[in-house]
Amino acid sequence: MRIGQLAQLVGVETQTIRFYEQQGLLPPPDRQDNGYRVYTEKYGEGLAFIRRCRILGLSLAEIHELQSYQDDPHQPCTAVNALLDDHISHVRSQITALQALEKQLVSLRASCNDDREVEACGVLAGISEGNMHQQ
Amino acid sequence: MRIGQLAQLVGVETQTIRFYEQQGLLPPPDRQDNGYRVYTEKYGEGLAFIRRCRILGLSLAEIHELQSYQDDPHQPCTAVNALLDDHISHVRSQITALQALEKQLVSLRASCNDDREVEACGVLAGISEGNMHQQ
DNA sequence: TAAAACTATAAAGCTACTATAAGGTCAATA
DNA sequence: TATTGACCTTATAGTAGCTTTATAGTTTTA
Ligand SMILES: [Zn+2]
Ligand SMILES: [Zn+2]
Ligand SMILES: [Zn+2]
Ligand SMILES: [Zn+2]
Repeated sequence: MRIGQLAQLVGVETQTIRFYEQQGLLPPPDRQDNGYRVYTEKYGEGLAFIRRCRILGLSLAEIHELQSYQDDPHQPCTAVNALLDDHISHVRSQITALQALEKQLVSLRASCNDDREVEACGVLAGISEGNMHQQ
Repeated sequence: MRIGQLAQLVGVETQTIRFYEQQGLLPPPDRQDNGYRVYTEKYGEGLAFIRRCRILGLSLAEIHELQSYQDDPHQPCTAVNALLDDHISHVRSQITALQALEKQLVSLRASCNDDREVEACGVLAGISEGNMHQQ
């Protein structure tokens, strides 16, 4: 299987596969005589794992960490679970921050009812004067 | 006023001010004979405007757009309000996505009660097998 | 046989800065 | 006077996770 087929199979771009390889998240595959990469189907599982981690918002560094745990399967999984707990709390604090931001934006938006000139726009005035009641 | 004082006044780093200038978000200030940048207090208002926009999560491109409206103060403010509406919907969709993600992560986390070996870790198994019931 | 499609590497671009390097300017001090 | 220290200058690289571009070689297809 060549890189294009693997890419299609997993649903990534070929460059992304090369990028992961370069970053050390995927092992260098065998090469044909012409230099083309050759992959087994099993290789695709590793790639799919990375993609699912990315969909879960894990960073490449976190994925790398998970892989290192997989390489040592008889250790207790405390670190794996802790990594996920950390990530969950990252996500939660992002949500909190964005919710506060949304509130601010909505109240700013409420300060203008279209149909004004830019000069008198409540939104621009609100930002300019800094009446951004924080939090 | 030199760049260090302006930076302290507004609460930014000097490099950030130079960066905004380079990006065309701030006009090039006058220079002393020795090449040092000289600022008026009024200049600080423009900088503070940018900072407040950034706190509201606006991109530099969006800020640039707002500035172009400010330069034409007798137009209707429809575009300003539309920009903010767009931004609010960006923020909302980010929140929605993160909330869905959190749910997934929490359910993944629940599939493992520490005290296992990595080999049997519910979290790793969950990611590997792709039982990530996408919402 | 010649074009289309695929592969390779290397390098730049994206966002919004931050950090580093190497050097010039200025006031105060030893 | 020499030097320290704080400030300023520009240019360049680094951050994350790819994507895009450039250039070139290979395979497949028409
Ligand atoms: Zn994380
Ligand atoms: Zn308005
Ligand atoms: Zn936006
Ligand atoms: Zn576990």
